Amino acid sequence: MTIYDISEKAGVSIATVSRVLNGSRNVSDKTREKVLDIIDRYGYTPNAFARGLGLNTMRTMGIMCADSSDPYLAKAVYYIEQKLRANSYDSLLCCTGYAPEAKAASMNLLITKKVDGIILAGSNFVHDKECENKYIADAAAQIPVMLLNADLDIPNVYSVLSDDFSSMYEATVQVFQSGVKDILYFYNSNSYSGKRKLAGFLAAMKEQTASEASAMAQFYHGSHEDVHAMVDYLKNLRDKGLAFHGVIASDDTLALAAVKYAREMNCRIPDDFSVLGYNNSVLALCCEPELTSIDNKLETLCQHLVTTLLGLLEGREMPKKTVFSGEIIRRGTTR
Amino acid sequence: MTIYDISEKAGVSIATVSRVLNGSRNVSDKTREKVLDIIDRYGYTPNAFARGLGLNTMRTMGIMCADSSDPYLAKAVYYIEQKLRANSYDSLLCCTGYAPEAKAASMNLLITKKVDGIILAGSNFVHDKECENKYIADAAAQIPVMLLNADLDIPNVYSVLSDDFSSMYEATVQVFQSGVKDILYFYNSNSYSGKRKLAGFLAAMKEQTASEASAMAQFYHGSHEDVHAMVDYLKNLRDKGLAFHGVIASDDTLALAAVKYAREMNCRIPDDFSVLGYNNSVLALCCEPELTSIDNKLETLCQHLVTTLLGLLEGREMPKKTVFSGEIIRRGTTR
DNA sequence: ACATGCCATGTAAGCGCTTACAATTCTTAT
DNA sequence: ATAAGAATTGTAAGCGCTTACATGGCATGT
Repeated sequence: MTIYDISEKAGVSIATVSRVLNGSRNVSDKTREKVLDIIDRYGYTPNAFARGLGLNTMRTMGIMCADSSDPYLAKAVYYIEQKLRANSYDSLLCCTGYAPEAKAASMNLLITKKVDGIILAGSNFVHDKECENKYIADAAAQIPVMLLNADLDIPNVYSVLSDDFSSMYEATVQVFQSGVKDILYFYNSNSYSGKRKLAGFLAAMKEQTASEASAMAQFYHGSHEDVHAMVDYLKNLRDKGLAFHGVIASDDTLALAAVKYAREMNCRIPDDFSVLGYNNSVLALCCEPELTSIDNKLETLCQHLVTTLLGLLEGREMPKKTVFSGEIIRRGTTR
Repeated sequence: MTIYDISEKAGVSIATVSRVLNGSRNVSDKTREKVLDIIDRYGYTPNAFARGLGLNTMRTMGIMCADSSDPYLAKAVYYIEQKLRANSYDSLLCCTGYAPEAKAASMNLLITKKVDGIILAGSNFVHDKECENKYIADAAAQIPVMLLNADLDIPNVYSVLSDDFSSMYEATVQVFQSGVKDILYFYNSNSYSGKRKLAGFLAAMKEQTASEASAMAQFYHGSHEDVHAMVDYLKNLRDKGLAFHGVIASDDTLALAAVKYAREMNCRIPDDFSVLGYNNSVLALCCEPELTSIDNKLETLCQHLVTTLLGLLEGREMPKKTVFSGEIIRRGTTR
């Protein structure tokens, strides 16, 4: 069933059918109804490929993320997909993993598939060296690129992010002033937002202790799912003589491991040991006591991101960078 | 840059360029090289829409799920996407929510977009009444439809699922025989696989206690994220006089709530109170003690599902239904 | 009654590719 | 050397749609 069949049955030209389909104003009400009637009598659906070829779009957006099963990214993907769908865009999902090479390839793949825009969900897509971000610049030269939780000074690349520095700064000050002086910062990402968080922690500690505390920032290099390995890592630190009575984590997963660690060490939380997480994910409610965590307003970020992207596609001027501030959700793991 | 430009620069016809692009054997090595050389010198990429129009496929699969941020579904989507990508298929993600009306609409949307096949991730897509599954039958009449964790006797609908009945039966027997006689079955889904699990529990209990235990199966109707509400629900049951010293949950989220409940009641786990979850998700490692949970081999299921789908598209005969058995992962919440 | 202009419709030329079929060139066996 | 057949290449007809432009009908103002 093609547009020709419909035009024939309705006794009009294919141009008229096409006009009806595309909501053109230049069709008399009578013809429109006649065509519409035939269309749903015969159950016709336009061929998306032909349509795409003619219009040069299939209203599809590319969403890239390292791992859509990571709780935080899963949420991001979900919010973005919903918001896009509400604007009748479909989402082509592309999980790249964390290897840099794969990212450029995936990006090209999406462009090849002719998506209307690309969303990079997660700050791990931007790197330090400019040359490593070339793949983003290349893509942005062709279609709009949106960054979630990262920032990059490249034309046609737009960002929506939370103010990780301030959130982490603020949180650190609070924990410190609650009496926990030896705070371990536990993080697993050197991504853009990972760095901002770390900087926030360090700035606060420097200010509070009037000394460099960088030794207290420990990088965890491992799967975000292997909680046992994280706990072992913390034990190991302790065995090596690093003293800490509180952990601020760059992520709820790590924070949970810290809670587990404290429990295994027989520390009472929050009396003897404080833990603070980041992202305020479901995980925060899953431990005992519940996790104090920084909520970075993911849903708002995602909605804003999509709004910006759609605006861009409509040719409107949009803010190149939008920053939202986070919020500390106090629960049982801090005092 | 189109195929015409390339053909001109290479001094061959567009047919030859197309043949090179599609790996046709009927091209001399010399011409192939010449064309390939021009192609990457000028950086040409075929137009996907035109290609789609000609080939009637864009190598895209539709993945539908109620909520891709649900930990279990997120994993499923991830595994499926990865396996598809490894076979150079892209994934169009479509989160439908749990409302039945939305499902049919989303399905049509995907078909309209000309996906090569549709994957329904999660058993909530199949309903009791045959008429409610009509939307699946309609879709299946057009393209192959794969069901994850569900089963439906409709032509052109293929299923890959885990043996939920047996897993739950087995688990229930184990918990019962460990000495917990008054087990509460806590579930939140009447989906296909939800029913199978419940049946497994009931069958085991009937056998063990030689009496109907249906009163001990309690349905929780609420968000999978609102842990507090779940705990309250359990407290409420207890206040109403329902005695239970163990909970078997249809899902790790519910199981976590049970752990929380037990803790608030000051029951020691597993001595005074046993909990068993389902899905063996990350959550299982997040509580204290860690959750005994049924692993239903999601990755295997997903890989098999994609293999089947791809086989179908290649016109091969494939098993209409594949069942894998689960495994009980014993951890600290059962004795 | 007639020119003016607008609105509705039709015609036909793409969009960029695939592929059946025709044409040409190259092998190989005789 | 030559005919038959295989391998390579070209020609052109779609695939199903959008849309610029052309055409014709009708209302309006004079």
